[in-house]
Amino acid sequence: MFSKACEYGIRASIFIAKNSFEGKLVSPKEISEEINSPKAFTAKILQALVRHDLIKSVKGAYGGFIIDKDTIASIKLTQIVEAIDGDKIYSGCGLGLEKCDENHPCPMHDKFKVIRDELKHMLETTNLEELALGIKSGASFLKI
Amino acid sequence: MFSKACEYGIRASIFIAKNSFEGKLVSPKEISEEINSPKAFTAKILQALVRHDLIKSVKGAYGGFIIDKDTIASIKLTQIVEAIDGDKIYSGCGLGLEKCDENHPCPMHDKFKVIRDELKHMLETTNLEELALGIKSGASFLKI
DNA sequence: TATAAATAGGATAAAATTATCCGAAATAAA
DNA sequence: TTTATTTCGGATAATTTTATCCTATTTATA
Repeated sequence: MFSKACEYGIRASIFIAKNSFEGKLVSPKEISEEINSPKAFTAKILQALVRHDLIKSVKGAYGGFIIDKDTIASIKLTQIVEAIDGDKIYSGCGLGLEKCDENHPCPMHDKFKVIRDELKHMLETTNLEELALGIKSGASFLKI
Repeated sequence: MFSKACEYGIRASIFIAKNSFEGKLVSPKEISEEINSPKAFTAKILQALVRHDLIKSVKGAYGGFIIDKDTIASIKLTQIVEAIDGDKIYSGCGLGLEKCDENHPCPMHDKFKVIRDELKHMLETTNLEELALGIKSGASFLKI
């Protein structure tokens, strides 16, 4: 459904959010260990999230990544997905047609639309806070 | 959502089904032209569909690909997807965790499950006949 | 100010996916 | 039986995605 880069990006964001509740900066090393992802590749993804203003980086000694405490609840999953995978998950045709819309649909157009709309709605209404709280409470996990 | 191989495989199957209504064999050349896909790569995918008994090949001169007329309506999309992409679309974790189930869920597990169940249901209840009829009637398209 | 620790970012490598090419085997028709 | 046509399948190439490495830059602290 998502690229690996996007999967890592979401997991990393949730881990950062969880630590940001307590104002704790985290490093790519700690992140990749806690979400079980390749460190350098994850670091690249973090850079992209910084450029998209979804997370904040603090350079230099004692630096790391963090999310402003009061924005955690307002960051929707769709923002992370779009920052990494772009909007192809919404705009692309399910059967790969270059041009596919109501006037020139692929044979699956309507059926895909139902599912994609639901996915879109889910990503637009799920925020980082609820996901991070699930991790914090031990109800859900980011690795293995 | 699907790999390109899978997109080509679905489009090709629909085109073959459409021609099979009239008992007409079609070649990879004709298929790739009509669904706008790379010929040799598409031919490989057709081989896989033959091995999975979803389409039939007739070797030698005047040969080609065809689907038994009376099975067209019974071939579900899920069979084509599984033949090409395997079952990862159903079984894999949305966030990429190796192990993710109700006892050890990723933070998105429940939300993904809703959507994936719907996708699964859609693929299990959509058959080649209805899709091919859409093409035949001009209501939908397989290229551009 | 010097040092150590941390992110930024370019260069490169490895792996997976997508795509092409060509000869072998099969088969219908002349 | 010969020929032309077509699928089969192995080898290879191109592209994209994933992953690693190394140096420059930044910055808090001693």
